[in-house]
Amino acid sequence: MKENGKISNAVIRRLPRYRRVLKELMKRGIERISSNDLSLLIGYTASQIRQDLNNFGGFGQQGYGYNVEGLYAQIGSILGLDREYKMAIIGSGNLGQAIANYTTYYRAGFVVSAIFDVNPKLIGISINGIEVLDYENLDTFLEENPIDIGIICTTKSSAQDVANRLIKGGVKGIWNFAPVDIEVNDDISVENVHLSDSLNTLAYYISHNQK
Amino acid sequence: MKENGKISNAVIRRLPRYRRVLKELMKRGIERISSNDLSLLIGYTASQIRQDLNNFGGFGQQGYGYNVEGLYAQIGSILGLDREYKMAIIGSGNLGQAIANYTTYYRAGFVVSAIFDVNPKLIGISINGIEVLDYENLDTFLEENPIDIGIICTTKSSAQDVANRLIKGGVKGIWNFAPVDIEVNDDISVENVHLSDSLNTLAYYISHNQK
DNA sequence: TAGATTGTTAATCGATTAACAATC
DNA sequence: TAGATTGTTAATCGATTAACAATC
Repeated sequence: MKENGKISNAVIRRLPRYRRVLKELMKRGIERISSNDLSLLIGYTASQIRQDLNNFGGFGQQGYGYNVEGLYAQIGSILGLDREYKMAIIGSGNLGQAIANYTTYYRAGFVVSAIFDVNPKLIGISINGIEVLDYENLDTFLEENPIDIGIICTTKSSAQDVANRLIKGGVKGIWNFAPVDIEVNDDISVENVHLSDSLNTLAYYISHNQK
Repeated sequence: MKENGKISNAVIRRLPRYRRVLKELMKRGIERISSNDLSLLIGYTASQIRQDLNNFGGFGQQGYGYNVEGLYAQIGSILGLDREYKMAIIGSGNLGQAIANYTTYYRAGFVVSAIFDVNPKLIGISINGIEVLDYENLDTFLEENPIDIGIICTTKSSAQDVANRLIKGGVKGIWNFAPVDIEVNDDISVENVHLSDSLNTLAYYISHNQK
């Protein structure tokens, strides 16, 4: 196990994928798996798998491999998934609505507590059982209802302002869907989902006939 | 300029970001920029910026820097954005609908030609002016209407089957929003948007108080 | 016990950064 | 021309892979 500080981002980003594959194995009733067999399923080398996992502790057993259910739980715990995250969505357009529906459906533990918008036509409507509130009231809402994650589904022009207000209101992480790179202090985590960047990358590989 | 083959994925993924920042500079009426000044804006080192760009050619000029508009155009061209991509969305749930609206709004050049679903309640409705078609008819549709990009917005259980049918129908790239890793041949490009993985990663950084 | 497979150290590979000569 | 800044080579850093002793 790696005793010193920081684990690289590359490792962290592989963890959810390990977890997904392990879940699949659980469904199939598989109890144990070796790094070699897991490598075949997931496409990382067996060496990398062992290296990755040993950043967090020795979860395997020589001669046996890894216990699927145990490892699944361990990775969940490493990712911080054994607690609840309260989330607020800012922007109730198509994307905001999709996420309001999506996350509650797919992800126990991530709870959408509120949705905000500036558009009077949207304020008051209900999405997935959650009423859309007036963005004007965000500050007071956050004071009374601590939120862990702010989800930015606004235009790029307002994204930074929204981020600032969310952070002032005590949000710890930002899931940003606006096509800008948001500036935050070191104590705030930002995860960007830049859909247009993703599509551009796909265009590159298509037009260069590569994978 | 790098004369031999393949450019690393890390470089490609930085290109859309360069392009976004350059667009911003254009809006502000800025004509030229040095790698040093760009570094300050974008957060990559000046060295990396020059290194990245020189994979594709010498776009700068000594003593001057880079011409903003020229470089913006060059990067667009490298990414393959000076042509049109016809896209079909499979799955007209919340996410499919959001993307149908989103992409046409944000991205000229990426045209949603069709949306498919299996749900009789959704077949026939119109999203952003595009009628939802019966998934049964996907094969014949693709024969008559060549599509470049298939967008998978289905559940994970059907994602691989959908991918196979899209590829059989001649699609060159897949934009996958289902939370599975799709298997394809080397001549097909896949770009995954794993929203739940992204949210899990954010949870990690929040619960470890890191950026 | 013998065989399997981990945990971990060492070797390799690739990506980022630094340095500087070339040149506008 | 002198100053600025690139393009590019060399140095460094980090991440991946290989190897193998430890051990279940």
